[in-house]
Amino acid sequence: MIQALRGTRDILPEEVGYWQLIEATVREILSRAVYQEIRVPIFEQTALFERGIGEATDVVGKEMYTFSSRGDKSITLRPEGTAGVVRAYIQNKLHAQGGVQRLWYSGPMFRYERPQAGRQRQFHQVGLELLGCDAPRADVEVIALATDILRTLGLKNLELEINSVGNSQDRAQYREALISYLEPYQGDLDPDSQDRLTRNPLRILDSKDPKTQEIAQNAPKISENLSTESKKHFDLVLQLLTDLKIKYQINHCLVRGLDYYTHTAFEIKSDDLGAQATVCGGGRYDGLVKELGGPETQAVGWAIGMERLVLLLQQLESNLVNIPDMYIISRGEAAEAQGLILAQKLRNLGLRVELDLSSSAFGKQFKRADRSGAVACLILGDAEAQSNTVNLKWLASGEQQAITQSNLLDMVEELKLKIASLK
RNA sequence: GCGGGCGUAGCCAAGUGGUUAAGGCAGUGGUUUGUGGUACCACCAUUCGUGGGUUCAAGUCCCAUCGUCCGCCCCA
Repeated sequence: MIQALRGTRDILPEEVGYWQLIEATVREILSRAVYQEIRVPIFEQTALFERGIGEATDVVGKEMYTFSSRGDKSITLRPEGTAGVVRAYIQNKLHAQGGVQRLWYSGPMFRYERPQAGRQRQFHQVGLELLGCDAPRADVEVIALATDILRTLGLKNLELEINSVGNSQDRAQYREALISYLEPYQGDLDPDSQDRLTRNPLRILDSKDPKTQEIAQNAPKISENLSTESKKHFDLVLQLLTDLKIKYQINHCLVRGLDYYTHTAFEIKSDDLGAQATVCGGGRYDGLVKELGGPETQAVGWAIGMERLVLLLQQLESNLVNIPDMYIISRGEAAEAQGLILAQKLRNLGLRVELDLSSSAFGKQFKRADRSGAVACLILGDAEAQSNTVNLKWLASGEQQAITQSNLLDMVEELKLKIASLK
């Protein structure tokens, strides 16, 4: 048997309701903030990600699905959404429309990693980018929308962690300071961190190795090494979060894995996800648009991991499967035809209607009507077919009445109310 | 890429070298050929992820492989 590739999976009907709930919530909340959806390709030239995300990052260094297409172009399945959106922003000259662009996207992303709970090779993100604004209010708008979405979905026990990594000069200076602090301890660091000492020293800070953590504890903190301008930005972001009553935790060690972040970096985490605790991650990326060949443009954004959100939602909500309002059972040639017609008419009037296609004994069909979860049931046999009537039965009470088919259609609004009250 | 656990039906499982692979849920048929939710009965794995090997004998032991889960790493 041919099975799905490692790290990919099918989203089956019993799960898909959670996805639809998330998608509808995201769409609603973001459209209220006047964000526009953008759809970009899921593969791009490899160079886009190498330049955008950074050659030294793990994502680019070892996790990309890269292949060459017919001809010689190197192509990569997108490992994240921002680079592609920024490419589209530049290529389509969205910046020329002036002002701010508020965009959102969703879709599959690909990273070649060892799968575990909450981590796949093909996974899905919904993300948002606010381009063309450097105000701290933009950072906070974006964070507030993320927390709105998660709160509206009913999630609790989430923690917002935030940090500032400063502008590029701040980072360069801090990098030097960090290296000179860490160098004397080089031999005591875990092997991965030793490796990163020159390549990507900021990442050493959130190592989980106990000894490295101990050393990192007393390392200079980036938030204490910011320029006055960067510090002002960060302080204002924190102030505005407080004004909006959004709780946060400053995490001095929070350094995100993609190179393009500047100033604000944040993650929203949950304790209920095991090792892959981050549901939403994002931050400001003031240099990326220019780096990719566009005009100097400041921007902020985030991405939410759909699979992780679904995992959290499944712990809360149950039974999001599609259940019919009404189940139609019929037997006999004429009755079966009428049942089909009635099903279509009722559906067009807004009811969820499941039609039993079996032609089996009424007893069997009733049994299935029960199992379907429907509130009401329509019965059509030879007698009804002849008189153009139908028996309407309420499955919980057993109460049943004969009415003409045209009367049934006339009273649909009344039926909807009764069905809603019995659900 | 590294370390560890697991893999028996659609789902949950018993089984720890001796030959008819328990049980439950779900499903299908019947008791009940126009009235269900209960009850009872029957059916539902030539086979234990896959491929090799050891043995008189393998779901059970060994090797490989695939998948999955938990960590590391990384991130959504």
